[in-house]
Amino acid sequence: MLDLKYLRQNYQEVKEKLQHRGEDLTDLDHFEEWDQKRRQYIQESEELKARRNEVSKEISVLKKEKKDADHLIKEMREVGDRIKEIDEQLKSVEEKLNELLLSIPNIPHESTPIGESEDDNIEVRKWGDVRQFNFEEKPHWDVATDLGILDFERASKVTGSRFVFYKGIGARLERALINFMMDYQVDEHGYEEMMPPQIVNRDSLTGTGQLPKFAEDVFKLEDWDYFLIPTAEVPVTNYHRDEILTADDMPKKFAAYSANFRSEAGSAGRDTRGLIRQHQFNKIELVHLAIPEESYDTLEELTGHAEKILQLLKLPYRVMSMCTGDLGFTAAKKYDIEVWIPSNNTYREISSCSNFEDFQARRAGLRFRRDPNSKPEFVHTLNGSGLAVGRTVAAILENYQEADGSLTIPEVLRPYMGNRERIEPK
RNA sequence: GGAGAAGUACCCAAGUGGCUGAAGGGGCUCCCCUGCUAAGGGAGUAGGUCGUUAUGCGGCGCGAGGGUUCGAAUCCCUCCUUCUCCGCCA
Repeated sequence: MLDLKYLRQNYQEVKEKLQHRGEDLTDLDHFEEWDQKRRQYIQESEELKARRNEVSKEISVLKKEKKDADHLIKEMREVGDRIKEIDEQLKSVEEKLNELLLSIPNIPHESTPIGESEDDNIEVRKWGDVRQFNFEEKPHWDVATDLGILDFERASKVTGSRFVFYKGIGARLERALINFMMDYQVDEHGYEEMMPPQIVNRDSLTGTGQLPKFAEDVFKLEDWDYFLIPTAEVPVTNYHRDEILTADDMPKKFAAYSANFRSEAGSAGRDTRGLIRQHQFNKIELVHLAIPEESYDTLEELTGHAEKILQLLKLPYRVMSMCTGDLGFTAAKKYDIEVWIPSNNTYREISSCSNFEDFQARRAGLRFRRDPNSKPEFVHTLNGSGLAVGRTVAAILENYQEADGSLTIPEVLRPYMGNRERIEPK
């Protein structure tokens, strides 16, 4: 959410900057009208309320002195009716204004490249050497099925498409990755570990920006105003919602494991096979609450923390800076980390690291005080995957497959896998 | 799920319609006393937000949202949270 006053004072400039995002901004045309009406109603209503407060005191005095106050009471009855009328109009215009503010995307940071689509994203760096196979490499779902460690067919029976069973050593691999990633972020990068609720309410999803605009992307519980989390970003960022932190509390760094649930509305037919696009997947999420002037340094640090996991797993990747047209609703700047997937002959997103500046903080009421006497300011929020576990499994299956159908286990995972070095086909 | 109780400022807490636009404590800040410490004495201690071309004025605020009333922390309704007992349950 943008600041009302900022938007009022920089209306044209904001409008221009948002145009680079390629979003429909026709609602924005109402802003000036509604903003003005709102302030007009507030003024009228408050004048009458001030008058009512004053006269109510007079009435109280008169009554004590046993004097007649009927004419004042009658007048105040009319004033009260008028206040009610104005407040109703005020409420209606505030609702519209609020809805508008909630639907305006964040302003891209000046370092975000301007562009229309993913083709305009810019490669920032590349790490690792892509393996040259001396046999025909298989897609990860074939590797996994031949190893007997993933079962997509039965998951379809039990639930439906885009779900999977991890079996035996496959389940162990997934769990090893979760533990390895979490241990590393906590022990080496100083994150505080969190296990959040995986169901959240409407306010939380509004706080991080999934609602109201992207309701179709999340699963909602029937008969409840509760939703399955699409990412741990939602509960963890909302952890301090409507709080004022002290400077001593800052910055905050949380690492959270959770399952993630996404409806994948609108992506029918894409990545229908394998682990890349599931309705449910595991992820370690890194969340920062940063002091505003530090947040862009934090974004680099956070991205580095995610990259480190891929380096330790020896999986080749590249880092892309998302252009204005591919930025997402809430981010001011975003890096995607993409891992090499041999069967696709390309890099695929495995982590997304964003700085939202104060966009989420304003929605969620996340503030801090620099010192005990200063005014509260909005924090900057950031998050990034460290990493998406299912896609990491896919990358390992493809990059570590051997000609005989076996799989080499990345060295750093072996302590988590009973010191196994490989998985043999059934 | 059933029955009951409670939510007041940093904390505890008084308060059933109008000098409470929130008593009193504790804590915290400052001052006095004091060789130091302790004890004692005094003063201060809503914050936030919104409106207003404003070193000021005003609106809102007692869990949240409605309602009654000239006037609500106080009366009514709905909801949320916490606690106790019972039931059920991993």
